[in-house]
Amino acid sequence: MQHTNQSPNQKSENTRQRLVDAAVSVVRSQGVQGLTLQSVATEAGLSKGGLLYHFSSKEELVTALLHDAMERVDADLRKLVNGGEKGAFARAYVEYVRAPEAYWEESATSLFAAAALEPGRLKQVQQLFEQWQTRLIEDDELDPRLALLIRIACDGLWLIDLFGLAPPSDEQRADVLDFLIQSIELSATPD
Amino acid sequence: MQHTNQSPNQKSENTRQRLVDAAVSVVRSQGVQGLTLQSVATEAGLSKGGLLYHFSSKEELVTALLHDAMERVDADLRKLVNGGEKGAFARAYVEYVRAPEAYWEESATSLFAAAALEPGRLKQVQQLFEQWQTRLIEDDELDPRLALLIRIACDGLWLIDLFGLAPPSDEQRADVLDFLIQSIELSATPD
DNA sequence: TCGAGAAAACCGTCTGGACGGTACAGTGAC
DNA sequence: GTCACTGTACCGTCCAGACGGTTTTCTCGA
Repeated sequence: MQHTNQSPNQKSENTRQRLVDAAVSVVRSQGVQGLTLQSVATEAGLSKGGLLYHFSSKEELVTALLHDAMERVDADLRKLVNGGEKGAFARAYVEYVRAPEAYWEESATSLFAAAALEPGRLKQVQQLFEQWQTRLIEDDELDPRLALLIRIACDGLWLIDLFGLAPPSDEQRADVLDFLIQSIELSATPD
Repeated sequence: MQHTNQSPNQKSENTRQRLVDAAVSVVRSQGVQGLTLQSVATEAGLSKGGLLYHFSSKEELVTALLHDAMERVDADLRKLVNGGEKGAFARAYVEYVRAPEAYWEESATSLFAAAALEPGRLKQVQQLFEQWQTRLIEDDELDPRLALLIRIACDGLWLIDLFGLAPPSDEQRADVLDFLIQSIELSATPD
């Protein structure tokens, strides 16, 4: 029964993750202003010194926050892609924003926090969005206008959720997403 | 040529506006973190004391920021509505996000700043968005799914711009907006 | 298998600086 | 004399980060 560790730090990784989760939680409950080293440490059940042992600065913490979040989203999106059919990625993109809760609240929150703390930090995220857009428009062989529409509509939806800008009801949300899925089917099916 | 003042304070109003503009400018260049009383005052060419003469607290400033911005957007939207035909408001909503610059960068920035500083402050804005959504869906007599799609797509577009999340090219933007306009025409015309 | 030492993980405190806000005396224009 | 400021001095608070110290865990040789 050999454990799969040659990596030195098992506990360390757990704690790091706990800290990142705590940071997200803090932003959600107290806003970006409330994101202090102390509040994050307390939320994670650590002292401030303990936090700084893992992240040697606040910037490092926020960077990790963003990186973790976006990696998770990218991975989740990949999981949702079924095979290589036409419109597979577009369908995944739509399905990802279907559930009104849980989906990527965390990532949205992280992105928001990072953007608020320093506007220049979003470059990696921008690249990710560019990749997604390219894949939607070029790889999926959909009508490019439809592909872009899907992208901005889905992004609109989760951003609306993030800010709470009068998010549509569950029913409305389901309707409009079904509508998008139907449009993909129509566009992807060779008449 | 009578000037339209019976109000006591002409200069005062100008300066208030200058301060609000300065605040937006600061957020854009330095992020929400950079939004301090001192930086806003300096940007506006005032002393900190001068700022506090007009806005007795930072909270008041941010509230004014948000209020001004959203009022301007609402007014601009009204201007864009042509008559009372079917889909008139939807068309206005689309046209409002057409120009890649200038449109409501300011408002988006203000909204962003307000959201970052204190998440609870967006209630008035939420009401405004609810009104718009209601008007889009109920008053315009469009297919409600289309109306909601237009809403989330347009909101998605300016939010993407705000965060710089790989905004589409001018051409792509024009294409997709034209597409939306066409869809409105189709839905609004009693075939 | 035991124990000693090293490294990792973490605590609590301190400091220097920035920020919001107050108070107030002064200035110039109208 | 009032309005619209300037400028300075100051207070209390908060925060990022540094630092010294402590506990826990791992390592490795005898």
